[in-house]
Amino acid sequence: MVTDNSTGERFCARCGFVINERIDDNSGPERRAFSKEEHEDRARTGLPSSLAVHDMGLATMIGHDDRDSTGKPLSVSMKSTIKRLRKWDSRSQIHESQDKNFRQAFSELDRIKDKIALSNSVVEKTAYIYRKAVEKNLTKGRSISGMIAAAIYLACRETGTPRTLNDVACQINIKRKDVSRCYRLLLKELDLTMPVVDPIRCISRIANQVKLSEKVKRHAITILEDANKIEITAGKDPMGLAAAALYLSCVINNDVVTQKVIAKAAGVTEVTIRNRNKGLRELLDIKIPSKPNMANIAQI
DNA sequence: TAAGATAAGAGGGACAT
DNA sequence: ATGTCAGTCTTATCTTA
Repeated sequence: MVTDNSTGERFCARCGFVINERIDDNSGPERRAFSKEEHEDRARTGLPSSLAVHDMGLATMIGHDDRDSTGKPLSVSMKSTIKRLRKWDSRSQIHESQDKNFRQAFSELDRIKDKIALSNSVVEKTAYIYRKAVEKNLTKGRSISGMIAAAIYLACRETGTPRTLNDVACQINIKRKDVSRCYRLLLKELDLTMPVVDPIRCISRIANQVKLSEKVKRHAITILEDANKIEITAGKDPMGLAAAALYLSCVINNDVVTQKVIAKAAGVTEVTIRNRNKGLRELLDIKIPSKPNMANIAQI
């Protein structure tokens, strides 16, 4: 059994069977303590600082009454020192609009992360990317939701978490093309290169959703591996490929699943499955038993 | 009812102007 | 910068088994 903190999935290391898609990341030290020993034991105190909090959880302001920590009035020289510090402290708030931006973006992020089961590492990565984007002034004139959506998608791609543009766009309630535009902008401006999504990773996600057998899943993976070898996968939607491979695998294994069901789980249309299906069959020269019969079942 | 076929349209990359 | 082209995917509709 392996836990993948980057995708938030727990699966069998040998066969890839996904047990549950969402796990809590408990790998960090405990934050609460119930006894004195525990209290002394715990490795950190307070909330962890996070990139996904607008001020990274480190809000400190200099107060306005001129007293020290014990409540005594400050000396005159200290008073003037504090006054100067206070001035700079407030000047640092010229980043207020940026701060507002982060606040809105990260509340959006927080709202979405549960909906599409994002792990903490994806959330942190998203926040990091978003901060970079703001730094580079990429958010000016663009919607915050669009940019945060793009950052989420980017973080998913980077961590190999199989989420589609549509997954993200739907939850944020924004058009797919807007997210994709922002996404490409981020790629370009932040000088990032993204490896193509491995369709094989998509298979477990779809198969899990449709509750397909391990045999079908493994067969679909071998189909995709073959397809990769003869290079017919370039430029195709990885989800579509994965869906088609799964469908093909179902047919071969006499598993009755409709294209519709798989298409829905994969987030592609039936037509796409059919097209990929056709390509896979032709180029891999896969023979389909025309009618399921006992001979076929016996063979398997 | 599921699967296949076909056509129109959208969005984006490559390339030329 | 703008237009065109080939290729992909989606939506919609019709036919076939």
